[in-house]
Amino acid sequence: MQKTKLIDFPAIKTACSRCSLQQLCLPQGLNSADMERLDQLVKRPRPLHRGEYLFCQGDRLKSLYAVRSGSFKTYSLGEDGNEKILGFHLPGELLGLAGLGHGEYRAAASALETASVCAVPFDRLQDLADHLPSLNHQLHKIMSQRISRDQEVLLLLGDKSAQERLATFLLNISSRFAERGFSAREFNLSMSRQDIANYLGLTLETISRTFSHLQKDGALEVDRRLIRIVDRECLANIAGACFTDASSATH
Amino acid sequence: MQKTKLIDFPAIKTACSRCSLQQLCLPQGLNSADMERLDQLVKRPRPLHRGEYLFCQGDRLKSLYAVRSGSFKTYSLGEDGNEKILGFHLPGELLGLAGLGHGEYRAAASALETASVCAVPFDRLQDLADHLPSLNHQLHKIMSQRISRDQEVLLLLGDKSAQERLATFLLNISSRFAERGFSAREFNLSMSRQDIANYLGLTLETISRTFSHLQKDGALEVDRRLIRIVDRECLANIAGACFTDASSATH
DNA sequence: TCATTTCTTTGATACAGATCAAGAAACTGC
DNA sequence: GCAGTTTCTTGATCTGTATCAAAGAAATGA
Repeated sequence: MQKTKLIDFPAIKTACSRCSLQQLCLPQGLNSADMERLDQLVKRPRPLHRGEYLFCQGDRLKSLYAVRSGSFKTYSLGEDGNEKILGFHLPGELLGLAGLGHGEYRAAASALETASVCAVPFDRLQDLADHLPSLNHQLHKIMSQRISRDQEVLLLLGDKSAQERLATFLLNISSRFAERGFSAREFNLSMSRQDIANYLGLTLETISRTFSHLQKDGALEVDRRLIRIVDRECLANIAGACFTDASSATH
Repeated sequence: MQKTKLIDFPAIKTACSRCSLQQLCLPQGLNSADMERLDQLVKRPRPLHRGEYLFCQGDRLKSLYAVRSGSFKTYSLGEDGNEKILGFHLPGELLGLAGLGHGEYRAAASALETASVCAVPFDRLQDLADHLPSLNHQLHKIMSQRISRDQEVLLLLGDKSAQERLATFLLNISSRFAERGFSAREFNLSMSRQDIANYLGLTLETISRTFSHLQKDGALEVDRRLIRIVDRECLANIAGACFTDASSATH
């Protein structure tokens, strides 16, 4: 029985030890002196365990974070105490962007499993970006990608059925795994049914039922949090027009 | 009978003739030479009429736009042809941000009524921002505010009832009017019931019913698209914890 | 090891909002 | 002004998901 947690994959360390640098620099290709300067900014705080906070809603903005291993959820909590999950963050992805304009974090981030991050002090990043246009453009790019990704979620929550939402969610997660060099076909979800339900605007019972249903239809094999995508075609049809990227990396 | 369209308010021209400059520079206070350079970038295309496109999904990114008068909706369309409205844009607000990271517009923008914009050529803005840290920081700020605003909408669509959604929507619109110097208490909606429904993930019938209901409860007076907020307190209670800004500007 | 807690599945029932339908009111162009 | 179209309101019915309930499976901790 496969009990592998994300963090146990050996490829993680290779893929993500310099993940914040990759995120910020890869496309523009800073020269090595500039890379060096950026590298010096990056801190590696101790790993966090499941449920621990990376930051809380309203904390003063200190750093942007890039996930090195494990995964996080970000959520905002209304004063009635209940949380609304805004997103899940896999290795290589950035946390804290929404705070840039406000000087404080707009949501809380907590680890879904044992997880580690790179921290990039915000003010020093900003200073550096002022002198490195390519870094700066990359920042713009990342932020606007975030905007359009959030807008895709709006699309999702707009008027889609439970099946469409879950199928879209799974394909999304799958392709994010694939981007980082993991299997797009089989993976462990690090979040609970409750978390998925919250994120998709449904209840955990509906998520559970929908998993069962997708399994009965032969699109998935579900063993608790281990998901195997059996019929990607079928899943994509159910998801609707949202996802068409083949992500044929099914190693 | 009040038939005034937004564009007829005399205050609009005063408030918005330099709106893109206000948006980009006000908080940081560029010096007048820098303001001058930015001002030279700004173009004023001819006004658009209801239903005309400012840009389409997939168009190459040329400019960022700031709404001068009138209003716009941005929407993305699935290949099944049906559109999903991502947002409404009132005078002073920016359009096209989500395209920054992609080189093309991520959604279409069309005028809800006769409307005009300022256009800021994107590449030249980027050049200028490279040399003006304060402008650059302002761009960062605007983008991250957009991210957190989109996330608020996620919150809204997550698990709120029709009443909560509509009340939140109206308070949101109201406070955006107030920011621009218009009445927060009484205003004309420039979008149809169908557009509101689409945006809020409901049907137009539900929107219509909910308007009637809010009116019966004494929170609103509704005369087709003219809305008067009678009991802001009540509306805020219905909206839930989402909106607490008093916006006491009820002139 | 067992007891406790957390997570997940499945079933029965209720309800908010969707859908179908029809008519009223306002706007359009001639 | 008048026909035609679009937008809005209201009613009747249907349905997908929430809610309530219970029990099984896995993780946790002593």
